[in-house]
Amino acid sequence: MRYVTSYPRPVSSPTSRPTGLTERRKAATQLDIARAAAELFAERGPDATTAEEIARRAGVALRTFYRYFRSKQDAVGPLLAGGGDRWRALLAEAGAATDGPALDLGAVLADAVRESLTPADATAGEALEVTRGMLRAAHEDAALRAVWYRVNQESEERLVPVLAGLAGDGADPLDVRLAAAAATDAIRIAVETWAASDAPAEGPGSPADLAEDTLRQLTGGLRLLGA
Amino acid sequence: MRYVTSYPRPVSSPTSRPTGLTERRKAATQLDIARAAAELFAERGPDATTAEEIARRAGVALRTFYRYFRSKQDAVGPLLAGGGDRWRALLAEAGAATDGPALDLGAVLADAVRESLTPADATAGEALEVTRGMLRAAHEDAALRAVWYRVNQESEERLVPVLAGLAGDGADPLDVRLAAAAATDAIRIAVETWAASDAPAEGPGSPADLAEDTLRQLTGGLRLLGA
DNA sequence: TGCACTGATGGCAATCTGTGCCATCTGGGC
DNA sequence: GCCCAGATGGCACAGATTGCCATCAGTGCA
Repeated sequence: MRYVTSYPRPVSSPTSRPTGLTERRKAATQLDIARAAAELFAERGPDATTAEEIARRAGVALRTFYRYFRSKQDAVGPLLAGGGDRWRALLAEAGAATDGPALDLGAVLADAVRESLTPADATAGEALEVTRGMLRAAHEDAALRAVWYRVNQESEERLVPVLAGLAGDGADPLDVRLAAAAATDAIRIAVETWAASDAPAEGPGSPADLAEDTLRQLTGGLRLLGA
Repeated sequence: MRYVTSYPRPVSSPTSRPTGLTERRKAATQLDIARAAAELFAERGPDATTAEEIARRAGVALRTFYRYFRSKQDAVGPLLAGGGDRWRALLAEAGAATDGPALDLGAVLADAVRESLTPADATAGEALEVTRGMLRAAHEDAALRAVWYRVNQESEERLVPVLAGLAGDGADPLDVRLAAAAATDAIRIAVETWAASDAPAEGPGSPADLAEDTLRQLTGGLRLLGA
């Protein structure tokens, strides 16, 4: 464990479409591992699951597992981070569409949040339910909570450059940072609140519904949004 | 690692004063280990430090080390969490002093933040510098970052009941939650920003100075504070 | 003060984690 | 069809964690 020479790729941040067969296989393998880990974690909890078992269920060697993920807990990262990735992609799109400093950043944020938290299809709905399951399991398991913390922090960090792009060059880096933190927290708290309830993924009490309120409250005083 | 039967005590949350000799010794031991870990982490980084070495420098057996901390990185937790603990204590005091629903929650928060981030003595100043060192080391070490995430999240969770007490019974739990998140983020970002700079612990660019701004921006839109 | 009890610590063994290294296999380009 | 770069598997090993048991030191009580 002494010196780290090379790390596995980040658990998310889809910057390019998989093109060749090899690329697609690798993406599939990562997802296989992530699903295997999520299943086992949900069944017995992360502590009672070994990396070896995850690898076996995913159909890869232990060594390969560690080429994809730096740790056992990391393996569920892609599932938990998926929503955030989609959200950031939406934001970046919105920025590209309305290219110009004249866009209403607050409105763009709110739209992207609503859209990314409203399940577009069955797959998206399942993803939310998986998240709910992991968060409930996390209530009992510190290691799993740690993964959730990490995913959210990384989501916040990756949001910074996106927001900086939307806000333009004149923006104070600290203000951008605050906006990223506020928006990330708004989503996090909305999702956590929903996960703790029995509300469905759509309608009153849904993540999208709750986030509308949390986002407004947390971003209401931000200089970056013109407060 | 299979089944976890009992965990070490939380790394912080001083709810009672150490009374007997045993209690005081345990507190001292925990601090000895934390300091030893911080020294070694700062010297060579967490990856190049073994738990064995931390234990040896702290003068305890490896087995004892793991009775105090769940992992190697966790060992620095008490040092990182100290500031938050002090801050929450200040808040609770303020609430007890001004007992009544008539207090200006925003002002109380701001006062407590300023006071807890302004080093009262040499020890407090050193604590901030240690934090800076750890945050810089965390830049290179994912596990150390995870500790920082955890410390902040736990600080936020512990803040919730304190704020609920200050806000009174009528407060919406979600609003309280948002206030806790906003305040915690304000402090976190202020400290992180300071740690990344070369600013001294007092004056312009100090944590207290930065936090004044971050707190105002993040709490400016909160319903709990009357926005 | 002296005894019994409870909890803290050390030491040891065993399991699991995470990484370096090398052999083999496979898609992709020429 | 041949060659190369990258992906995977297998193996060994240092280090991380934890269960278990023996010992020792405060604490409470007679």
